[in-house]
Amino acid sequence: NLIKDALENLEIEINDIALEHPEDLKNGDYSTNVALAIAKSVERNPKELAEKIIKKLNKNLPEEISKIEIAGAGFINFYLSRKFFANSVEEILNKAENVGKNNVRSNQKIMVEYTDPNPFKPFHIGHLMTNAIGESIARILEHSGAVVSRANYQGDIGLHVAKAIYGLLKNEKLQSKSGSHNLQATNIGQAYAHGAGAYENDENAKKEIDEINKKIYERNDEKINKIYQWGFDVTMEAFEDLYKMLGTKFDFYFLESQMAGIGEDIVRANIGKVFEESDGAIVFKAEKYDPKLHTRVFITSQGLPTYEAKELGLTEEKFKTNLDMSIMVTATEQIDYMRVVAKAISLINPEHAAKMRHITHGMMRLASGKMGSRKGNTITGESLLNDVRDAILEKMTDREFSNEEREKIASDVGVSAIKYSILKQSIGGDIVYDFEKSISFEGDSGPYLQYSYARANSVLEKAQKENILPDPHAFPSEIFEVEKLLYKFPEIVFRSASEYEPHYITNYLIEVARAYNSFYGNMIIVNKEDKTSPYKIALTYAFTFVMKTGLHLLGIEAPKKM
RNA sequence: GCCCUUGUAGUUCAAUGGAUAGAACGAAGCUCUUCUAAGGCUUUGAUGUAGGUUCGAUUCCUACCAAGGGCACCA
Repeated sequence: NLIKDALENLEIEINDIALEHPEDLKNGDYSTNVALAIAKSVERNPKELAEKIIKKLNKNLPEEISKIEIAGAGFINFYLSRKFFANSVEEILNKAENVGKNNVRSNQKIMVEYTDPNPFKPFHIGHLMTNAIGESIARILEHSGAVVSRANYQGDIGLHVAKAIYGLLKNEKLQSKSGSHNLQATNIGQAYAHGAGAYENDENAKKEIDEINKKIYERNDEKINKIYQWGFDVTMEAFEDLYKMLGTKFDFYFLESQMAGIGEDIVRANIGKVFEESDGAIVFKAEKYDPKLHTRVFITSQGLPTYEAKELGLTEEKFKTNLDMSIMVTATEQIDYMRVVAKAISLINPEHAAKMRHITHGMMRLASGKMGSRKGNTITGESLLNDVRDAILEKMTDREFSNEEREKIASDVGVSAIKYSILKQSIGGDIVYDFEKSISFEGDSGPYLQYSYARANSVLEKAQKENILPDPHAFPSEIFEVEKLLYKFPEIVFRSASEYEPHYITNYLIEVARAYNSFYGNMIIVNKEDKTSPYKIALTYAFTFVMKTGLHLLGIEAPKKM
C-alpha cells in the first residue's frame, strides 16, 4: 500500500506490485522491482524513478520500517526495524504451536490417499516415500484449516496374494505363528519373493499359482482360506506397527476386493456413453477426447474388472464421505494411467473429476554399492528403519537415558533421518537414498534439525533453573539473523500448502536451524550479567515453536532431548 | 514411433522472470574449564547445446542432445 500510494502520488498506475524477500539479507527484508518494471512504459530511467519513489515513501514511514535503499539496477529495498522483529518474536510466543496456521482452506473436507501397500507383500522403501509425502501434505493442509481424512487403498486380492500363498505352502516353516507380527509378515514377504520367482521361472509353479489364485477368488478351499485370513491379518497388523512409528493414523482403509463390484457396475452402466467393446474387452478410448491420452481396458475379455474399473469404484466410495477435494499420492509411473482414468471420471461425474488431484513423486533409488550387506535391491521399509535406528543407538551411547526413552528417541531420530531425505527435495523427481549419508546426521539432515531443537530446549531448561524469564521487550540493538527468518514461517507454510510441496518447509527449517546454531555458538544465551538475556531466551522460545511446528508439518517428532 | 517428467559445483539437492545462482556432503584449517561438538567459524567449485521472447532468463517458447517413466486385458 505504501508503494501504491507513492506511485499514485507520482501519477503512475500499476495493479501488480511485486514484493519479495531478497535472497541475500544484505539487500533488505523486502524488495520491489516496480521501478524496473514500469521504467519503460513511463519512459524514465529506473534509478531516477526509484529515487523519486523513495522520496515519497520516506515522507510517512511506519515504525516497522527502519530504512529504504535503492540498489542494483533500480531495486527498492526495505529494511525492517528492530521493533518489528521484537514484535514478531512476541507474536510467535503468543501463537506457540499455532504459529504458521492460516485459514486458506478453512473447513474444507479433504481426503488424502497415500502409502497403499499390499497385504502379503513387503512394505518397501517406495511405500515409505509415499507415506512421508502424503503424511506431510495432510498435515500442511490441516495447518491451513482443512479437515483432513487419511485413506489407504490396498490390494487384498490378485496374483500377488497367490504367489505369497504358494510360497507359504511350499515352505511350512514360513507359516509359523510364533513371534511378532513383524516377524510373521517378514516370513510372508519371503514366501512372496519365492512365489514371484517361481512364477517367472517355473511353468508348473505358474500353473499352480494360477490355480491358487482362482481358489482365493472363489473361497472354496478351506486350507487356503485359513492361510489367507492369517496372512491378511498379520501383514495388516505389521503395517499398522510401521504407521505408528511413522506417525500416521488412517481414517479409511479401502480394499480392492470391495471396489471391484462397484467399479464394474459403473463401467457397465456407461457402456455406449463412455466405454466401448473392443476385442471382447470393455475399454475407454481416451485419445478420442485428448490426443495425449490412450486406450485402457476397464473390464477384461474374461469379464473381470481391472485396476482402472476399481479406481472408479474407489472414487465413488471416497466421495460418499462428502469431500471438497480428493488427493492421491502415488509414484509418477502412474501418471499417464491416472490421466486416462480421470478423463473417464470427468465424463461420468464431472463434479468428482474437478475435485480430484493426483500428486506424483519419483522413485526412491539407492546410491549404488552403499547397501552392501543386503541382498538385491528390494529393501523393506522395516529393515531400513531398523538399520537407521541401530546406527543412532550406537551414537547415543554417551547419553544418559532410560531404556524406554532411548528406544523412543532412536526411533524418532531414525524416522526423521529417512523422512528428511525424502522431503528435502521437490517431490517430482527421483530420490537417491544414501544410507551412509542419512545416518551421518551432519549438516543437511533431519537429526540436525532435531538436535538444534534439543539444544534450544536445554537453553530453556537452564533459564528456568536460573529463574530468568523470557521478555520480548528487552531487546538489544543488534538484530540477529535467526529473527530475520523466523517471521517468514507463515509465508513458507502458505506456499507449501498452495503448491503441495513440503520441501519449502524442509529447506526453510535448515536455514533457521543454521541461523539459530550460529546464534547459540556465538554467545551465552542464559547469562545473568546480560540485560538482554531475557530477550535472547524469548527468541529461543520462538525458535523452538517454529522448529517443533515445522517438524510436525514434515511428520517428524521433536524430542526435547537426544 | 508417440506422450509425460527431469538435465544446475566432483556428488545430492535449492532458487514466485530479478541483484554477486544458494546449501549440504567431499577436501583443507581453526574451535569444547560456557546452555548437548550430531555444533560453530574460515577457504574452494555449477545453469546440457543452439536459437527466440524480455530492460533482465536456471526459470517462459522452439529445436537438438542425454536420463527416467508410460503407451490394451498386470497393479
